[in-house]
Amino acid sequence: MSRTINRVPSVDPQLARRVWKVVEELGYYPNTQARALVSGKSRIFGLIVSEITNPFFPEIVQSFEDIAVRHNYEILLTSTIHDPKRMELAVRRMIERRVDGVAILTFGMEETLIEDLRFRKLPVVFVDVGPHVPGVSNIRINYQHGIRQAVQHLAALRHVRIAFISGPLHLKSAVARKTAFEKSMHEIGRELPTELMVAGDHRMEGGMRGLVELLALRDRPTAVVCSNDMTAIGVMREAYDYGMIIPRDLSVVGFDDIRLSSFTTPPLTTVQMSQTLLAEYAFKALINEVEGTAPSKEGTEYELITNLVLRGSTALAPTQNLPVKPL
Amino acid sequence: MSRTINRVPSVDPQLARRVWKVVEELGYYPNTQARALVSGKSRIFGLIVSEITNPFFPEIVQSFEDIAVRHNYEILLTSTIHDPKRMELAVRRMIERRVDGVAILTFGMEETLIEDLRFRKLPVVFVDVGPHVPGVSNIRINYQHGIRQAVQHLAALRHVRIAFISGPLHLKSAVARKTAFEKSMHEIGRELPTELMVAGDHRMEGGMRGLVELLALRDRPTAVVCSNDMTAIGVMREAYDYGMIIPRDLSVVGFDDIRLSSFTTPPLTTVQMSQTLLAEYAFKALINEVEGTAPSKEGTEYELITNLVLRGSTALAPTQNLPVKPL
DNA sequence: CTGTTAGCGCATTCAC
DNA sequence: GTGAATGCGCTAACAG
Repeated sequence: MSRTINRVPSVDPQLARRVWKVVEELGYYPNTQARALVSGKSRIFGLIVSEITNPFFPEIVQSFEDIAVRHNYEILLTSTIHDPKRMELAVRRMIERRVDGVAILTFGMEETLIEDLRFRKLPVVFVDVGPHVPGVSNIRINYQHGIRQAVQHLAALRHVRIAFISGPLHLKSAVARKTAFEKSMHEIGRELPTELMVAGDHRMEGGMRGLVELLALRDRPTAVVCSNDMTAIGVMREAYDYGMIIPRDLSVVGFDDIRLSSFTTPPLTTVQMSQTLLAEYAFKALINEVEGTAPSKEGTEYELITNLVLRGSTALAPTQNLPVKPL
Repeated sequence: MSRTINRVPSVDPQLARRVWKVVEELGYYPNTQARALVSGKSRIFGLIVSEITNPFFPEIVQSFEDIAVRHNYEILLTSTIHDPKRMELAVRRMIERRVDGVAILTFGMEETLIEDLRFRKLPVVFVDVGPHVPGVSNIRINYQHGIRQAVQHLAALRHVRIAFISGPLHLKSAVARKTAFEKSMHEIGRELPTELMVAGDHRMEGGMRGLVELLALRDRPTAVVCSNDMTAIGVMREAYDYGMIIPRDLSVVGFDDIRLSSFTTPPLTTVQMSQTLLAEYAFKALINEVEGTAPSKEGTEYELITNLVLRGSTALAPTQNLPVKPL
């Protein structure tokens, strides 16, 4: 019976047919739990994201799931909403469920939890933050590549006062983006007045607040680079309230290139970080560890390149700061 | 040992302490699989959505997960991307994983799959489409309530030619919304020229195409009601390309009230269908069946009211069709 | 109160 | 090539 189900080649076809018939009749479905218990493999991957309501993540989740389905894996999803407690709980629950690996796409992570995972010898894949040790793979994102393009694009459009709205700076990824911006500016000999570096939260609200802050300045920026697309959308939204026309009065650049960015008004010029590739790498990293012949001693390192995609939210710098009527 | 872990009251505190100590030292985590195998309860709920990349769903998923975590449940997520094959596979996999119940938030479902689920006596909860039988609960959405408000709002703003861009009409929910619109129009004695009823796909692309179609009309509409917010966003995007100003040249109403709707330019007037409540009902329905004393003979029926929320995308009808320059 | 044992559903032995 | 026995990690039932 077990042999038939699992298509062991050495079963008599006649017997097999009889078994299958009964299986049909009874509507028998194998019990994956029991199977996992004996095999030691659950065929479940944990997927931890920081905020499923941020449109960046669903696209990753979808890609990841697509691949998982093809490989007969299930996915256990957790959205930590940036809560370390929640993250800890998530890791614990994944371990208890005996997942075969976990992809941690939170762009930031507590050290102690990594320990816990490593201790179980669970394959793990991180973005940006993972340590360089056996069993944990990493997807390193080359922020510099795309952000440099963005900065040079704006410079070419004769923007001088270029602002940056960062993400929450306790996230490594947010810091990395900010640093990449600063570096790119320095590369072309630009100054970075501190008042043009404001803090956001990777959400629309942060973008709105950020722009308000920037517009309160005596000497306003003519362009603003945002740490992610949601921030940029917030900026555009706030600009609308101020009666500003984008890109005429203000150029805006985002980061991530979520699908939505093609559909904003105007469509957003942004730095693309492929969600599909990210998901692919993450899955590949896990499955390599699980099904790979030799458990890689080091965990694989992937690099994800970022690139500017030009759309409609950037234009030549206005020759003078146009007067804008406040809300 | 088992008794200690499970906090059976009758264990000697001293022994308990010793056990816990060892548990700590070994970093022991109970194996949920084995537990599930004997108890017959996996404490996993399946959650099937039609398209996680549609921002409407992540908000539900987040709420559902929040509640699940509180109740110590895990969630197995599947996004079917409207593929019946994929849906069938999802159901099968959920059964194999022995989930304790499944919430099907696809706003549409094949009959045969329902059979399959019922046969296993798995608690199921549907939106809109579920049959009225034991073990399956339903969340019925009152589309009429909110859509009537939308129509009357537009009528009050003196709109006469009001268009409707539907969703994919093989979805019951899309049909229900369309019907609600038609009914609301009839209620106030309005005609519905067929050329003003166009088909979309519940995505931005559909909204864009829909508007193109409508603007090609000899006698253009001054307002358009959309079957969901994504469609409305597409409409606004396309309107921008036509150089139209919303709401001056065209009033737009969405449906769903996803978070993003507050942040579009202009913010979208839309019919709210609470994602939080939807998730709450769905979870409650499942947990009632699982932990309820008497297995309800009928499955619970919930009703979700919809309501118009006024924002910035609607205004008085223009007195004449302004000339608009094409792209 | 606590040590022991059977069995959950399956895959993997080992005999035949 | 196939039936039967063992054990995966755990809880429940049974003795002590």
